[in-house]
Amino acid sequence: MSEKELPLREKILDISRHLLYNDGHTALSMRGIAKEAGVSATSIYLYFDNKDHLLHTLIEESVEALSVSIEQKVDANSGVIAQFESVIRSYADFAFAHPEKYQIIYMVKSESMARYPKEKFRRARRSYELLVKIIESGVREGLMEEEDPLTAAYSIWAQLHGVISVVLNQRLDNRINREHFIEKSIQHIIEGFLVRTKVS
Amino acid sequence: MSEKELPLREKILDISRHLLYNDGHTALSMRGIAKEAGVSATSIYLYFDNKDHLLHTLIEESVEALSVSIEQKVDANSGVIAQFESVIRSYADFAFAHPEKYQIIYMVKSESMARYPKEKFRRARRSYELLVKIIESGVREGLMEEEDPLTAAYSIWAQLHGVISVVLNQRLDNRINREHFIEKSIQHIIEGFLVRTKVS
DNA sequence: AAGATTGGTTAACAGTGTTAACTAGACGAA
DNA sequence: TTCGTCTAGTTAACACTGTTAACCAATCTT
Repeated sequence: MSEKELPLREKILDISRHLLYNDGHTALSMRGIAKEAGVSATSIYLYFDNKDHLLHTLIEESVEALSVSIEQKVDANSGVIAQFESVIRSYADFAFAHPEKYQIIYMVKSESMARYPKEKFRRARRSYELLVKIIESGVREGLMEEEDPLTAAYSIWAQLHGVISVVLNQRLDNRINREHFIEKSIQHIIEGFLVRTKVS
Repeated sequence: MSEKELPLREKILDISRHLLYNDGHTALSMRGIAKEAGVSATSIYLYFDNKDHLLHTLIEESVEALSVSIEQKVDANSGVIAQFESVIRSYADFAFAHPEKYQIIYMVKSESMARYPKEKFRRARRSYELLVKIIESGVREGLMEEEDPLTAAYSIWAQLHGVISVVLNQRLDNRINREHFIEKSIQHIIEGFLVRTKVS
């Protein structure tokens, strides 16, 4: 067969990602994935220990993609504020460009995350460290005022995540313009962390 | 029996709320609820059409409690900024005081929410209208600068929700002090919306 | 050619939401 | 007082779920 027969493992991940995004995570069943892949349900267990393991693999994959995307876009040679803004916008851009990947990171809630091995979070942490370093530079240059850059980094991320998830989960009032909401929120988050200089 | 035999419907809601908070929402089963209530699983269907309906009832209940809590605490006679801060802090206070209720509002994700009748959101909207009016007052008094108070209200709420859900879902780095994180984030959200007056 | 490994299969178990059909008791009307 | 109806529950069954155990048919190694 000249068909693009990519290995079953990858095929399962692809299908799962799609089903997850289209039908939600309670609708995701091993049998459903298997049927879509044209294979028996138990075959999935040749590549994944269980459903959790499959989900965790998807999460890891998405975290990796998000991290790479951020790290690629930030230009270490540009100014601190530009870097700061770049990280934040890259994060949001990724979320809206790949909602199925972004959602996966948070879709699977605590029930399943409690079983998620903690050391796997290290990859995600690296992106924080980047943001922390930028904030530290900003503080040194007198552009920001933060006695605790790590807390600040997490606060930024939390606020940003709130904005993104509200949009992606379509919980926005329909009187509100989506793009306007996003832009305003991001601006507020960014400006709120810069030292306030009164410009008429 | 002199036992507090509250009506089965209420008993089911109580038990569901607890199971939901303790074991997560995939672990919530009709049979599990029934066993806890000492009743057969199908009895639940005498009071709720299906599992969705049960969940939606819990959501409605929580939204109502949250709204009442906010509206009670805000003092219409106090200054605009005090009212503004009061709404925000009431929201967060409720979330941390009744995490099982707050979580329910957002725990059930889009899969089930898509089936949630839209008119039921009206109650939730009322709290936004309150915040919108406060912002409008703030703008009139020159304390805030927002060309679109509705968008601003949703932005505030989204950022706040992000902060709260990060804490409640225990996604916070363990090097970070929880209370410090909450306080800093709330301060940032509040101050970010006030007109920037440079005070040395 | 023989043995082991790879990549799948089918059958089965226990648990899920939900429906249909039933039953025991309470209440009102004849 | 008995008949019928309503209420609040029951049991049995269906179609689905994740997962395990046992099996099989190629393919690779020696």
